[in-house]
Amino acid sequence: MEIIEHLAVSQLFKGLPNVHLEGLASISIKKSYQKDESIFFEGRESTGFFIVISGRIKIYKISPEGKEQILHFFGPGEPFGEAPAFTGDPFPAYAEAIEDTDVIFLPKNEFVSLIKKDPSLALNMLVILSHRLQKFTNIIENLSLKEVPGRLAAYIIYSGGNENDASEFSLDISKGQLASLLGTIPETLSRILTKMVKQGLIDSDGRRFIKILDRKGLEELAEGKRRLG
Amino acid sequence: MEIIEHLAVSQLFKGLPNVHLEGLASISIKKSYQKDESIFFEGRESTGFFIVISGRIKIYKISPEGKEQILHFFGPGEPFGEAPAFTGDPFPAYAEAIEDTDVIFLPKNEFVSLIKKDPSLALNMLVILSHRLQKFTNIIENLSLKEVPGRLAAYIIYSGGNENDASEFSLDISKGQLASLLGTIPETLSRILTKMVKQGLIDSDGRRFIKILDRKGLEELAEGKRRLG
DNA sequence: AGGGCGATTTGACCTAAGTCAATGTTAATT
DNA sequence: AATTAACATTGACTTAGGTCAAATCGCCCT
Repeated sequence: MEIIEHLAVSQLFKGLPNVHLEGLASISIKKSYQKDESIFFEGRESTGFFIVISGRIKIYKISPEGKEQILHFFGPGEPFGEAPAFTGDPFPAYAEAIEDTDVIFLPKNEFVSLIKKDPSLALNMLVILSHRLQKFTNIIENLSLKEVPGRLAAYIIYSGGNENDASEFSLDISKGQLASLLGTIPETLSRILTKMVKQGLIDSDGRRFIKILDRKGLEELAEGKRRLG
Repeated sequence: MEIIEHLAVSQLFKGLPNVHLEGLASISIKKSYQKDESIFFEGRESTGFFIVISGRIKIYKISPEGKEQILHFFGPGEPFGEAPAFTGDPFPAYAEAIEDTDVIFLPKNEFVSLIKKDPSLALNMLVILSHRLQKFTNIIENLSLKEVPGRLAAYIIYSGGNENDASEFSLDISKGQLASLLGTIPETLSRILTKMVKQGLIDSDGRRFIKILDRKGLEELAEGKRRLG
């Protein structure tokens, strides 16, 4: 598949006329990363940004003690690392492939030139960045205003989709990664999952399968209106 | 002072040619809020966004138990509430004047039409949104990877400016607000300030005056390389 | 000066969640 | 099937920081 086709189906550039896509394709570089390979480092100068073609990556920070806080997972069609391209600041976090992953790399200077020539390229970008901001607002709320059971409940409800009472799903990340996404550690996550099962809120096979048994209970937990004993 | 002059010196629109400023001014509405008055509510439909002319406002979330997490303070020239104008989502947080404040209100639909006609308006916006994202990344890092003394140390260093060893300054917000900004409560903040003074990291008059005595020590605290006993 | 009110501080206490260490489990490889 | 390594769970313990309640301080008013 050609780069231009990947661009055409990306979040950022879908719907753009062909002239624009061609311009973008002409500055695009395809790169591949293996599972667990680093894509960029916190503090490193940004030279451009990325769009996932296939595979998945995570964006995360690390404390001096080694605790990891995951900020995002991104998959096919999603851009990442765009903000530093506009602020000129260094990357504020790490990026790493969590599967074998192909990406398109868009060099910052060339991209900024394009966008200045054709500012309409900026419109989708505004929407994407705005969505990211909304998402961060949520993360901050969760971290500072909810306890871990509440965060987990919110995650489960979100992952289970908004259907009726009996939705089930499979985690698409390891429990360790989930713990990091929720701003906690695997031990704590494990204990809370156990409690949720005991209280009949969810069912689980001890691995990645989770079935929501009591959606209302989870919602109360997520809203801080209930505790997990 | 005319609205157009305020627009011309705002972060978002400074440097724009007069034609654009006039277009913006023609859709702008001036509004005034008293200290402690609400500007918008979480969950409320966004009908537009704001630029501070004078005074100051805060953006914050509230937990069911009433704990408040401040996300931003904004002052003259700074825009707020822009993201929902592009995502179409409701406001994700509350906004409230912390002083008597004048703002410019830009109705969403009119603004989006303008920006579509003249996408070059979008460029500054990209930069602003990108900066906000970077800032949120920091907040998340602080909340999940640093303890409260580390967050406070980071705040003090930042507020003290990057000068030599002996900088002093005055908090521009109350300690209660500072606690909320740091994701904690006034009692905890108070205890930590006391400890910092006792350990010779800072000096304080018990009110808003703070003098940095040991910048290196504060930095170590902020980086998690030192604890506060 | 004295009253009053909010903001701040201090103390005693409690609890969520982290640490450390041991034990199970699962999956991957030979 | 046996071996290993990564992942996950469990238990005992510690601790940062929150809660609640009681001073205390600072400041604005008469």
